[in-house]
Amino acid sequence: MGDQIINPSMASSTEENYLKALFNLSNSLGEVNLSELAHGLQVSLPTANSMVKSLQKSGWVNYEKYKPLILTPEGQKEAALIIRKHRLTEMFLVKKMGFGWEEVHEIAEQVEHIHAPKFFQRMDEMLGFPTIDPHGSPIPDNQGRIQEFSYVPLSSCKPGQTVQLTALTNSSTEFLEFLNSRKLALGTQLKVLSREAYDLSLVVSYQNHPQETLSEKVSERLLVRVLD
Amino acid sequence: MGDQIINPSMASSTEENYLKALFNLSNSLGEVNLSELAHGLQVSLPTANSMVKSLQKSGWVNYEKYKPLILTPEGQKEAALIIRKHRLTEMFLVKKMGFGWEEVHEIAEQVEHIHAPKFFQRMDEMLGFPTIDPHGSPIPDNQGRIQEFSYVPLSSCKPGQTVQLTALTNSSTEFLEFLNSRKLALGTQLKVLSREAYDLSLVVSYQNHPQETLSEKVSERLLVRVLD
DNA sequence: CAAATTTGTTAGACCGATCTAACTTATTAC
DNA sequence: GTAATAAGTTAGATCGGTCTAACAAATTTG
Ligand SMILES: [Mn+2]
Ligand SMILES: [Mn+2]
Ligand SMILES: [Mn+2]
Ligand SMILES: [Mn+2]
Repeated sequence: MGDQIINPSMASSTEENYLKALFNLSNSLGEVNLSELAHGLQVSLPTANSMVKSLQKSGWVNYEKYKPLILTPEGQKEAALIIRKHRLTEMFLVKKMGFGWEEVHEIAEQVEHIHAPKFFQRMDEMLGFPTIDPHGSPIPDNQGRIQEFSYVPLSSCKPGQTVQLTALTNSSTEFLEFLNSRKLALGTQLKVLSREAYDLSLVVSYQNHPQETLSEKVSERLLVRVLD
Repeated sequence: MGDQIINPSMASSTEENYLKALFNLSNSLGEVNLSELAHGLQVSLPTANSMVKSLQKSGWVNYEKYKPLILTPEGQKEAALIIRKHRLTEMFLVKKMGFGWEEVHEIAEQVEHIHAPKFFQRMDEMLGFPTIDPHGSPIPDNQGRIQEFSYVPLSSCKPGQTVQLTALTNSSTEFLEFLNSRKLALGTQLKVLSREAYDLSLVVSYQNHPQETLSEKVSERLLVRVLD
């Protein structure tokens, strides 16, 4: 009853999730191991194996037995366009619908699979063509091109440095709620006061927080721009 | 990788589309024939038959061999809640995102399957808790209750009557584009000037249109409130 | 009412996405 | 460099959703 037209060359939601996972898990060489993929998607190895073979048939992945997986350029573009929909959605939910940055990932995980170019185009327009999402990740353009930023993890900063929080390497609800509880948001300026040699925790100061200790687990997930 | 949690008692998108179709196709007794269902969903009879058996197992449908299909109260509520999401989405797309009423059905057909109560709750709030969608159909409340209106088809009106267009029985893009071309919108007041006995077409006047002929096919799809 | 037609059912197949069990290849450790 | 371990593959099954072919029941028509 008036459902969407399914183009055979179109990826299913499942395939789209595999492409996204491959994209996000790719190392600097663009390679991913099957077991990382299976782990990332919470499926068994044989499941990932058979899916990868079918993604190869569709031309999204280069697959050779026992070799690491590599997205083809088409696969990369496809993945980037899904990530674009995901991040535009997150931005829309935060900026236009009043959601907190910790609430939007799960919703976007579903909305990203909607096939309606005008819908996302309209979001993009309403948002003024944003280039980053609410967690500081870049939004690919409509050709699937991604602007790369060179941020460094806070964990690599030295005492005395002043930095600005610009992005996160993890956007789980739990982590975001932790940041909320410490009043840490994108844009916050922090000064690194000291590093504890034993557990690599950092003592920082910012705004009304003259002294706050951040574990290594936290500081390695905070990406910053060094200000001086 | 952060995908939605799937509750076993939850209907799949396919099942949701069957429930909606059953709801919309139900006659005054709440009955639907299998062939109507299959036709409405554009699937074969055996496909509809097997799906209906599985909907029965889930407790959404009462099914007996060779008897008409009847949604259970639970099935009705489930269907109404999906229709609620569909219509809220259409309203949101029109009122908050600037889409035309002829563009929104296909998008809503996908968005209705998203499992994110807060998302639709937020739409509802932003829209001020609307009770009708952009095509004049009632939006079920969050308990799945539907407010019934007693509109009559324009085709049943008599020359001399003045009426107001309040809803449509068909919301296909083509029909809505036809209405756009004649500048007919919800709320438009029309006066019935005459009826052609041969083909039952109606001559009406409204706004800057002193004389417009509407075929029976059109006039039976226009629901109106009689003003005098 | 019997024949013709429509409607509904069953059987058996296929495909996508998933699993477990069993096996093979590759990598790591000693 | 072999043995142990990890990673990847194959085989075979299940389940949801779909189909066609063949058949059966119900309804309509003459
Ligand atoms: Mn996200
Ligand atoms: Mn997803
Ligand atoms: Mn609609
Ligand atoms: Mn739908």
